[in-house]
Order: sequence, then structure tokens, then C-alpha cells
Amino acid sequence: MNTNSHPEKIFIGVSWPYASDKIHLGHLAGQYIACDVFARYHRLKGNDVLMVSGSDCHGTPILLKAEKENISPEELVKKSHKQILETYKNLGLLYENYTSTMTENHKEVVHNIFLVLKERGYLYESTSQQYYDMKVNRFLPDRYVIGTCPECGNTNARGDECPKCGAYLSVEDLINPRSTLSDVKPELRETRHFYLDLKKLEPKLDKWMKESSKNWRKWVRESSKGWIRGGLKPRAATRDMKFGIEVPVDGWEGKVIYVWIEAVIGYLSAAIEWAQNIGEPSKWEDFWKDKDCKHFYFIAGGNTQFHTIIWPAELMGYSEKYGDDTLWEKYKLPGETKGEKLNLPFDVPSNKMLMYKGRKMSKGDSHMLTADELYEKYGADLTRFFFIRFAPENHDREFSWDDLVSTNNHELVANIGNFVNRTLTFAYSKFNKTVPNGQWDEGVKKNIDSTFKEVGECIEEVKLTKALQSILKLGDFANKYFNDRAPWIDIKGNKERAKDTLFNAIQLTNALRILLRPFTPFGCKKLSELLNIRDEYDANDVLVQKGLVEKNIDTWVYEEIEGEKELNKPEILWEKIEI
RNA sequence: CGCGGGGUAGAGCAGUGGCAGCUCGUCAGGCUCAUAACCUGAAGGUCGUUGGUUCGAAUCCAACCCCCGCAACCA
Repeated sequence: MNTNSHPEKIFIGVSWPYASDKIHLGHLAGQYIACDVFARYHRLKGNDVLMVSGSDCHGTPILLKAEKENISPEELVKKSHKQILETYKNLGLLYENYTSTMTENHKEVVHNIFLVLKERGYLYESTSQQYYDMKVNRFLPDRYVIGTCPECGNTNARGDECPKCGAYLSVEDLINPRSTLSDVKPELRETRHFYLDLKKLEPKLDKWMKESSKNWRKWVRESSKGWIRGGLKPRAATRDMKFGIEVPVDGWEGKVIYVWIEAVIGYLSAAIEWAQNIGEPSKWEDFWKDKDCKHFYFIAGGNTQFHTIIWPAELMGYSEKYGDDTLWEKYKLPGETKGEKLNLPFDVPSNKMLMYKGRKMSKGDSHMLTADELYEKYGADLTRFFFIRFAPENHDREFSWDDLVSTNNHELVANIGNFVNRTLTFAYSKFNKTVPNGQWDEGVKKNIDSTFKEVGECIEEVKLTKALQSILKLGDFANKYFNDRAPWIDIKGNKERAKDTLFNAIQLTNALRILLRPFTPFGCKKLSELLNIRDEYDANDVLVQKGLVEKNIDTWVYEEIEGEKELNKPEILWEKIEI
């Protein structure tokens, strides 16, 4: 059932996990749960949602890790991709298309964009000196060169920064440079690269950001403006490497497109792939060219400038092809029919960092807890609930097992779960396994309606923690209502009043079920069964490749459960954690 | 003086000009339908520091202190 007569179009781009390892808790806190809650809400509301992402498969760290494990980079990527999908499935993270940067389609779209940017003069060639390791036959990114810090004499300063004195260094400043890959002294060699001319796009970016960033989170907006204020520098768009998407220009063999120039293009290529998958190759234009389609990018702190500066810059430069007949004919994207510009980000709800033991989690030195560890121990709903309840939306947060246990026992279990259970067991045992036929209490009705309104507004503004708190407030209200009305006393002498109480308590239960669907879909699915509501929507039907994900039976307007409906035998939705 | 965020009760946080709030924890009481869950009440704060603007400042301005993130392919 879908009563939304004016569906909105919502495009959601989720930052691409790097296919070198499993998903860890920082990823969950950063974006992978928030995006799913947001998407589920909009689908529930009856909006057309296209949420895409994929595995980011290229780059030096994958190459090095593969070498270390003595497998090919392709094998490593394949393994990681599979693990990521498994985690998504377990947690019920649902995409219209989750793909990877290894597809032919992605390569084609990347080449198309690269060449248009080049033709429009946003990519220029330049040569520079870079360290080269003769032993492993490879150019070295700055961080793979260590040496003596010219400021403090620390002998283990990195090419970009001295960890001891904090000085920001240029790699050529290092005294006695050594390669971290082979420990040999690298030599400076001349190399040629393309650079993305961000300086040239700066005025356009500046204007766009001033107009568009008003609704962004403060820290995202301010730091993005700060980068522009500080002046944008050209960024290398290619690298000396063999693993990746080759540069589509003669004489550039052996070089690939820099992974962050390339990976963000995945938001577009994954939408194109989705359209092909559903057999309507032009369908992606509904999301990328309809000016009313809002684009949300769910990412985490460290990637902010790629989504507020670099990706918009690429899109702006690329969109100049639409004013040029020659380019338009020459560089059509797969399935492209309309000569309209591509949409820019509407919001980039980036989260801050989740800290673990005082510092951020990192794949680099295995300072992390994997998503699977948490899932295996506590299941999908609590994992999801926790990372929304304690999301680092505006500042960093320390991950804490105490918070996790506390929020489970006090909020998910005692507040919501217990209310549902006391209501259902009461109705089941005292009212002959049915919903008692009672009268609405106006206060209850009003509270349900205003909670739907408030939660909806919060989610649409991507204030998910606040949305969840609002739901918990309804849970508080529900428990208080039950307590104040004391139906266990009425049942002995004033059964009509008890009937009304339970009727309203059941409505509150059902309201909580719908409100929580985006957050804890598994428990809500179970609750549907207890309430004897037909619910074929599979909470972890992940990666629907064909068509938009099937819409829910529910809507975001509360519909009452009629009296005398039969109930199923109550069961516990969420278990308390004993310490 | 690189850019940015944060500093509010024991802990975690909300609060952007009008009586300092929420959750947990602590203490006391109530209830017994419910997963020892639920409800009521109490204690607990110099809102980082100093100065300024204002009838009025946690909130606006200035200076300073402390914590954190951002340069690499770190979410």
C-alpha cells in the first residue's frame, strides 16, 4: 500500500568502502547505517529512492597488501567485496545497486568524464620529481618515504609529516630518505601527470557552495568553505601504477587515473549500471537530470572534501559538454538521451570520527573492531540502533561497550521492547488473543501523530539521533500511559476502561513498529507477525538489482489497528544483555 | 598565528539572547501487567578562562587555555 501521491526522487550516494579489508565500526558509525535508515524511511514514505555504492578496488594499498598475502590484487578485491556484501546482508543494509570499480561500465563512464574534462581544459599535463624505488620498481607515494626530519632530527619522519614534532613536510625536504617498501634510498625521477585544475573551477564552486550549503551540517559547511577560502590547488589526477583504470590517452600507457578522481565517478556509473540492470538504460536520467531529485551523499569525515569540492568540481566541468554540440555527440554516456546538466550534491551529511581507545580506528594498523564482531555478538538491530543513537553527527565520539549495553538494556529493551511485551501479553491473555475494541484516547492519538511528524522532519534533515530520541520519547509516554491507567486493576472490576487502555496501547505498539522500521527492521518485522500484520518485506533482502526496492506495506501516516483483530502469541523482540 | 570541530551535573549529550535541560548512574518511594522490566520524587552544574556588548549571555564579540579531526588511497 502506498498512498504517497507525490513521490519525491531521492538519490543517495554512499562512500565506497575500500576493498582491502572488512567493514569496521568506524564505517558503520560514519555512514553505512545512517544511509540505510535514511533510505528505508524514504522508501517507506513511498518516495523513489536510488541508493548506490560499491567497492573501491584500486590503489597502492591493495596492491601492497595483495603482494604481502601472495595473491593477485584481483583476488584480494574479490575476497573483500564478498565479505563486505556478507556484512551488509547481515545488517540489512539495502542498496538498489552495490557494485565495484572493476566493471567495464565504470571504466567507460570514467573515461568519458576524464576526456571531457581534458577537452574543456580542466585537466592539464605537468612533470614533477618523485621518489622512485629501484628495488621494487615503483614510484613512491609520499607516505612511503621516511627519513630524518629537517626540523627536529627525528629519524623516522614520513614524507608528508613528522609524527614527532608535527611539522608538515615536503617529501624532498627529508634528509637521508629511505623507501618503506625496501629500505633502499630512493632516487628522484621525473614523471608526467595530469592535474585537475581546481583553481579554474573555484569561482563556480564558490558560488554553488554559498547557495547550496545553508542546510549542511555546520562543520561540513565551514570546513568546505575554509578549503575554498584557503585557495584550491591543482590535484594529481593520474598515478604511476598498473593496477587501476588506465589513462585513455595515447602515450600514457602504464599510468592509471588517480583513485579518488575515479572512485567518486562511481556514483554516476553505478546509477547507469542500475538502469541497465532493470532493462531501462535511460532510467538513471530520472535521478541525475530531474532538478527536483535531491542528491544526498553519506560519507565520513575524512572524505568530506572529495564530496564537497572534488566531485562537484568534476560534475561542473563535465556538465559543460551539454552546451557543446560536438562534445555532446562524441561523449554520450550509456543510455543518455537528455542534454541536461547532471545534478550536484544537495546535502553531504558527513559524520565525525568514532574513536576507539582514544584514537580513530584504522585499517592501516588493525586498530579496529570489525562490524562482524559486533553483529555476531549482538545482532543487527542493536548494532543499527546503537550507531544511530550514538552517531558522531557533530563531533567525535569514543566507542564504548558500556554505552552499547546501556542503550540496549534501557532503551531498546526496557523502554520499547518491554512496553510492547507488556501490552501484547496483557491483550493476549486477558482479551482472548485479540485487540480489544476500544475508544481512542485523544492524547495518545495526538502524541502518535506529532511523533510521526517530528521523526519524519528529523530524518529528512538527516538528524537521525534526534529522530530516534523522539521515538524513545513516545516509548516513555507509552509506558507512563500504561502505568497511569493501571489496566491490571481495571480488568477486575472495570473491564470497559481496561479495553480502552489496551486498545490505545496496541495502537502505540503499532506506531512504534512503523516508526522504528528504518532503524530496527528485524525486530519490527517480527512485531508485524505478532500483530498479525501481513509483512512480506524482507528486512535483509539486500542488493536488489532489479527495479526499485519493493515498497513497504506501511506508510508514514499512522493507520489504526481495528478492534477484535486476532493476535499471535507474544514473543520477546530484543534480549537484555546480562553483564 | 594552516583549516575546521568541540569544551554544559559522576559519565554521555541537547540547548544559538529570556527561570540551565535530557539519558544513564546515585538516593528515596510507588506499582506488580511486563524481559528484576515500569512509574514518581530527590540530590548533583561558577555552562573551559578572562574581558566586552546587552535590561538580560551557555548563547553575540575579543583574547587566551585544553581536547580532537583534516594533507597519504584513513570512514
